[in-house]
Amino acid sequence: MVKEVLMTEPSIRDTVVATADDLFYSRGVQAVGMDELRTGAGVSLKRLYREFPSKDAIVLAVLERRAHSWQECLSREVDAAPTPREKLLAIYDYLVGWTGEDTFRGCGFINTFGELGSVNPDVAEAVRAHKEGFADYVAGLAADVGLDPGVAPQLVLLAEGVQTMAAITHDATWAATARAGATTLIDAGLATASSRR
Amino acid sequence: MVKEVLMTEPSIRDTVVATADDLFYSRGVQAVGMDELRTGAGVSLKRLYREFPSKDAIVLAVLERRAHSWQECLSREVDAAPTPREKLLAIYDYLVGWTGEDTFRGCGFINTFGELGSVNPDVAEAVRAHKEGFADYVAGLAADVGLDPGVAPQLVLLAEGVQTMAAITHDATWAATARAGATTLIDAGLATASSRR
DNA sequence: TACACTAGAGAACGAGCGTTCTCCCCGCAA
DNA sequence: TTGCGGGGAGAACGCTCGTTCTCTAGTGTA
Repeated sequence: MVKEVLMTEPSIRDTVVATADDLFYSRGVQAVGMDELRTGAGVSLKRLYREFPSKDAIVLAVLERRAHSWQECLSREVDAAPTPREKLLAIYDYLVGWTGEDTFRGCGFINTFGELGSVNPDVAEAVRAHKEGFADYVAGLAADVGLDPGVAPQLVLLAEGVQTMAAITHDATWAATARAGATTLIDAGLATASSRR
Repeated sequence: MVKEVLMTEPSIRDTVVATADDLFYSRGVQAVGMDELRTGAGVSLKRLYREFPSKDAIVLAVLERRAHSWQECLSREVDAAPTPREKLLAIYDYLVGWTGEDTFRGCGFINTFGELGSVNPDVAEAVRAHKEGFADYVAGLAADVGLDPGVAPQLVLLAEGVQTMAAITHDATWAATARAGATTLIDAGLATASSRR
């Protein structure tokens, strides 16, 4: 019986967070009311407020979940690439796929930051942590290729720019543009790295 | 007397839009109420609603004003650069200055898009128009240098990435990173362009 | 002076939000 | 069968927002 509680309790949490993620991502946090979230998740309002103390807490849980799933999806694509150089480029292959999806509406972190970042410090911090995590991840991959450390943040900027421009212009070709730019930067970086050796 | 009306009337509009721009940019659109805007602009609510039919209309006016001022500030920096190549790099010099300002809180268009883009098609369109205008501007500058047309959108991505990352991480060095990346992309583009000639 | 008109200040209104409360039903023990 | 505890559904509450309305004071004119 205790075991059952332990098994169902997190599942409700997950349902709520997953539903909230979908709703918040597609329409924005403030455009989605608790009532709609309750209906979408099929949970009573009472239950909802027993799982989370407030809507803000749900927003943070959504960001945490999204950070995990983003990193997981990205790693899957990167890990599948054979060489360090291709692993680095796999980031942009992932972006090609993601920005091409019908449901793509930009980076959820950037959107939430624009909506709540200036008014909710916890949100701002969660977004910052995610973006710095991504930058560190790219830096690690870049180091594996033997790239000059200064190139990695440039690759990050290309990836971030894609998410913004693809969302705003509804144009899925930006990711391919980023991949081409990244290729140039990587090759140039490798050339200078080897010439310095 | 008629002349006086013609001179004061637009000034009230400008005051309202300028005030709204400041408030919306620093705290977000939905976090600023009409009452606060009214107080900030020193205008009666009645007058405010005679100038603008709704808050949405003010948001659009703010975006339009911001598009003009952005293009103006950017052009000033670009025009001051002596050579086409330096004009292109002046974009990033401008970003260095802007992202270093205390009041910098990211790109107002990206923020507003994240907040209202999915719920207000007019906002989404205004943001799209601005970003495509910027992309066209960069493409023009790149063409003046004799760059391959494929490089210009890569330069755009670097510029967009800067605005996102500088805002989120509160780190003003991203603009210099973008400038360095842009230099690499431009030089590589010029090399292939001349080798193809 | 008296009157018509305008404009400003802010009260008022209706809607919608996040959050809480109440009622009712169901399952279970005695 | 009867009392009881808990959970679900949604009504209710307090607040805030965008928008409108009302009241009042001031101004120009006959």
